[in-house]
Parts: sequence; structure tokens; C-alpha cells
Amino acid sequence: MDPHDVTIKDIASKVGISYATVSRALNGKYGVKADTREKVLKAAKRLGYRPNAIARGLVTRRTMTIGLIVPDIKNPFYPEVAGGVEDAAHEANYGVLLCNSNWREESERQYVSLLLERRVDGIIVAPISNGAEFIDARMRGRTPVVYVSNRPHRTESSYVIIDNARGGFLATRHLLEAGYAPVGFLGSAEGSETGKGRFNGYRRALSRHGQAYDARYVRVGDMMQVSGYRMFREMFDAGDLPRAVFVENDLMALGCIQAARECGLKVPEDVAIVGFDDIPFASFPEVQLTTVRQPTYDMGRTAVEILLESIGHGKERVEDRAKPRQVVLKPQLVVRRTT
Amino acid sequence: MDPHDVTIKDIASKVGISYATVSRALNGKYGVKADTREKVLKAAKRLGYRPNAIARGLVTRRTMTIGLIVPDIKNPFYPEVAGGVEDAAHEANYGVLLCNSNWREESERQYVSLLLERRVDGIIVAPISNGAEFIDARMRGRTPVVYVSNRPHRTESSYVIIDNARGGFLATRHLLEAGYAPVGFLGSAEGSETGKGRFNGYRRALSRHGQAYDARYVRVGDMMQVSGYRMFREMFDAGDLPRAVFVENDLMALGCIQAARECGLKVPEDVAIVGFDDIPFASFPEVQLTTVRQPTYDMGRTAVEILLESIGHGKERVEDRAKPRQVVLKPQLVVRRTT
DNA sequence: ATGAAAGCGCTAACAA
DNA sequence: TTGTTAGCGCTTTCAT
Repeated sequence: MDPHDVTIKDIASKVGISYATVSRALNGKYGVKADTREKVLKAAKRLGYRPNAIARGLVTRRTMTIGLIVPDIKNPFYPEVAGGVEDAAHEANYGVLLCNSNWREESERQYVSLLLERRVDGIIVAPISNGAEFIDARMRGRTPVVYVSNRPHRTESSYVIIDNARGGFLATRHLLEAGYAPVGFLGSAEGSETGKGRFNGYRRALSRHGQAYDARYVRVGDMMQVSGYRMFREMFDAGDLPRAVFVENDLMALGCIQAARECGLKVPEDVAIVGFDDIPFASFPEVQLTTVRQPTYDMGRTAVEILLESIGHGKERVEDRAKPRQVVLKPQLVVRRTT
Repeated sequence: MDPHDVTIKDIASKVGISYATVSRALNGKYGVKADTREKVLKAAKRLGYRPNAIARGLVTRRTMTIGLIVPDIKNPFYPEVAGGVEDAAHEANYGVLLCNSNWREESERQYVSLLLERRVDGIIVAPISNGAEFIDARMRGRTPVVYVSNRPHRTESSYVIIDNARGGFLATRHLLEAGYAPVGFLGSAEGSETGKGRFNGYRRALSRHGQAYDARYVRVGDMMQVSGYRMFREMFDAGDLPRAVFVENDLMALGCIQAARECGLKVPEDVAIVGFDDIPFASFPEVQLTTVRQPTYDMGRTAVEILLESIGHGKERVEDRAKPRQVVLKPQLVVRRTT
């Protein structure tokens, strides 16, 4: 018989007991004779029994699965976060449903629905932008969310992020103190708190150092490598290239390095560059990108911890569950050779 | 009322009809008065109804979800494959459950169980090694599998891989023809077909060019960057460093470049390096790694196509479903500046 | 066009 | 210690 079709009823009739007892035996519940349990276990094994998580989820209302939505699995930053999430979830016996929204709000929305329909026990999302506020609305009540790395502008939900303004400040100040000026900013198009925060830090550092803000030195892209490349070239071609650029993420910074090279510019001799994230590749010898480090793996782990708290095993009523926790971690400047 | 608790029964009583009709209306089935359908849809929306995929899956025996197991989400090769899988799955209205086994066979096994218990409609797996043969055994019958990028030694299941021996041959021949000799091989420890294939290609090229095989120039690691770094240093420290190395994947090749640099060696002047995969960073200007390209994204897409064929909507009996398809794609040598 | 009812595989009272 | 039974939310005959 096909293993998929083996149910506890088959085991029950095989052993000659009721299927309720089989269920108990399989789940290690009290009140089953050791002898019976053994017989059940043996029969289950022989028949190739495989519990049906679907059926179980229907009655227990718990699926032991959490969803994780990231905007770009190809950006090494997110696999790093995902690693933390997976490890922590695994330790707690949860499976992880990883979804990649590809920077499309539409996809993000669809994935939220998908996960909700699959009745995951909770969702961790690295949201694209403020559009994500709709997530909060949908969650009202049952399924806990925790945002990671980015968050909607106003939210009552839990989140684990870093102090982006601080990060932007550190990066820009470093550039300025090293004597690079003017300093430009290459970020993502509107919306994301992440971008806003880093931009604000940038502006604050500027004014602290008596530097005028100049819109010519600011461009927006889409967080992908080619975008960094294009923005840089655009500036260069327009004759607006500043002495240094602070770039919203490492991937775009890498794009800038690429562009700089093609423009015949040396880094940092002609143009200094600092990124954000500290993806593994940033420390590669031939790259040595100065950047702002985020504690990626730990952010993932922490997000899971908080999520599990809010799932609160067995706490039916919302009031009984843990209050949202909002964690803001410290970014860290890592100076290497592009500045 | 909490949106999660709204069921078709609630809609039914709201509209004043039976819940069977609600189900029909919601699923766009025939035999529902347009007027009724409209009322149902409106009520569903107002109540914030959200179908319970768990319950539906229990009766339909289809979850519209496929599982994808990869060995290392941090290796940019796999997100690339995952991208193809996700896009194709999405287009067919399937969700993807992405799992990362972290190069641990134990995890791989657990994830297979997890996915099977969740009753995914099919599984795509980039297996770690031959241990994966157990997957075949479990699949006997119901849940279709397709292997991608690597496969168990003998399998009846579908797979989408490249001709690894050919890839290894191309890489090594290129090195030899460029006058680099002796050529070493840095691979992964036993087991994987991928490694064996590439190694065989390496040996074939060696003998074609009248080069003796020398075990001193061959090392095994674990497919991660540090591993490449260590193997290289080890060879160097032991005085066994060949004139060139063919490395089983780009990540380890990157590790080699790192090590070479630390050993005061210039690439390719002192030691030439060729990798495998052509991950995005390989083409970065400061890296320019010569490598063997795999059609990652397309492999992912193709795997989904094949999987969906074998899932074969509505074909209950195994015999009615598509036969396994085994696809072997061509690798492509990309010559850059490390050779 | 709609309703009634069975049942998917399982857990969890409640009985015995 | 074990059995009986009632659902979980939904789809799908089979009636009407």
C-alpha cells in the first residue's frame, strides 16, 4: 500500500485496537500500556505510516510552521537572516516557509495571503516598504507578525531592526572626517523606513559637519546591484559625481564600484564608497568594502524568539499572549579599503 | 469577529443559504445563480473571509504547494535556482516551501519528512549526496520528486542537472591548453555525483593531455568558502601547490583567491584558478573568476515544469502520470581573468 | 439552483 | 487503559 495512504485507522485495525488509542500511542500521551504502544509503533513503522500534518493542523489549529517573507533572496543579506530564522525555528520544532517577494509589493501581499490561508502559526517579514502596513491590518487578532530589518512606519507589531539613522550617521561622518566631501547618497525609491532612516542619518552628519545638502548628489534606485551601477554612471555622466558616496546597501555599493572602474575612477582615490549590511562578499580581499554591519543572523534568531513568545503555546485569548516587543539593535561601522 | 474564525458557515447564515452553495460560489463552480454568487462574494469580503487551505487540502488532497530543499542558501548558486523555481511555481499558482539543509544529511532527511507530512504536492531537491537515495524510497508512489543540480547515483526519479564531467573536462582542458601544469583539483568530500562527475572530467582532461594524475594535488573540503581557503593554504604550506587549481564550486574558488593573496601569490601569474557555477560575484570586476556556468535559473524553471507534469492534475493513478524525465544540460566555460 | 449529508485524518473530550 | 464520538472547515456526491 502506498505509504501516503496509511492512516491511524489502518494501524488500529492491524493491531486490533481503536484508532484513538493509536493516536495516543503515537503522540506519546499518558495512559497507554507500554506493550500496546510498542505494538503500535512497530505497526506504524512496518506500514510506513506518516502522520498527516494537514489533518492534525485542522483539529489542533496549529501547524508548527512559520512563514518568512523576504524581498530578495539573491541579496546575500537575506539568506543570512534566513539562516538565523531557520536555526532558531528548527530548535523549537517549527518548519519555515520561506517566500521571496522579489521587491514586488503585489507578491508580498499574495504571500501574506498564502501563508495566512495555510494557517501558519506566525509570520516574520522583512517588508518592502510602507505598503506593508496592510499586513498589520490583516493580522489584527490571530496570527502574530514580527518585522525584521525593516518595518512599516507605524506599527503595533513586534519588530527587530537596527538604528538606521545611526548607521547612516556613522557612515557619513566617517566619510567626512576622512576628508571626503562632498558626500552623496544613493538610496532606494521612497517608502522604506530603512531608506528614510539611513538618509536622515546622512543629513544629520552633513549638517553636523557644516556641509550643505545638495540634491544633485542624491539618487534613488531599487536596491539591486545594477541599480547602484546605473545611479553611479548617471551621476558621473551628468558631471554630478561627489567625492564620496554613501550607498543604502552593499549590493548597490558593489554596483558603484563596478561603475567607478568603468569610468576609469579609482576607489577611494577618486571616489570613496561606503555600503550598508556587511554582506560576506564585502570583506573579500579584492573588494574590502567599507560598510555598516547589521547583526543579520542574530536578527533572524531574535525575530523567531519574539514570534514564538507571541504565538504563546496554548494561550487562546489574545490578551494572554506576550505583548509586542520592539527591538532596535546597534549598527557597527566597519572601515575597510573603499574609504 | 476575528477574520481567522470566519468560515463558510458564517457566510452561509449571513446570506441565508446553505454552506455548500457558499463553497460553490466561492470556487466559481457552475450552478449558482449570479445573484447568489454576488451576495456570497460580498458577504465574504465584508466578513474578511479567508479560505482555510488546511481544511481544503484535507478533502481535495492537494495543497498547491511544492517543497524545495537546497543544501546551502548562502551559496548564491541556490538562490538563483530558487528564483527559477519560485517564478515557475508562482505562474502555476503554487506556493513554494523553501528549506535549507545546511549541508547536513540529517536536516535533509528531516525536511523530506516535514514536507511529506505537510502533504506538499511535490518536492524539488538539490540533494547533498547519495544519502539522498532514501528520498527515492520514500517517494515510491505518491509524491513526485525532481532532483536539481545534483542527483543520487541511481534513481528512477526525474532530474535536471548539467553534464558535470563535461564541465570538469572543459575547465581542466582550458587550464592545460593555456600552459598551466600541473593542475590540481579541490572538491568536496566523497559522495556527491556532482563532485565525482567534475573530478572524472578533470582526470579525463589530464590523461588526454598526457598529464600524470598526482594525488598530492587533490584535496577535499565541504563546498564552503572557508573550506576552499583552508585547502589552498594546506597545499601551499605542504609545498604541494600546483600551477593551477580547478575548484568544484565558485565559493571555494573565492576562498582560494583569498588564500593565494595571503600567501603572497598572484592570480593567475603564480597560480591559476577556475571555479564552477558562475555565481553573480564571479563576474565582479575585481574578481573576474574563470568558471563553468550552469544555467541556474532555467534549471529551476525546468524542474518545476517536470514536477508539475508528474503531479498531473487529477491523474489519480500512478500509471496515468507522466514518466520521469531526466534532463542533462550543457555547461559552458566562461574565461575571465583568473586563468 | 440549492440543500443535506458524508467524510478527508486526526485530536480530544467523555465514557466505560 | 481503552473505546466512542464529536468535530476541525471544507468539497463533493446525491437529492430535491
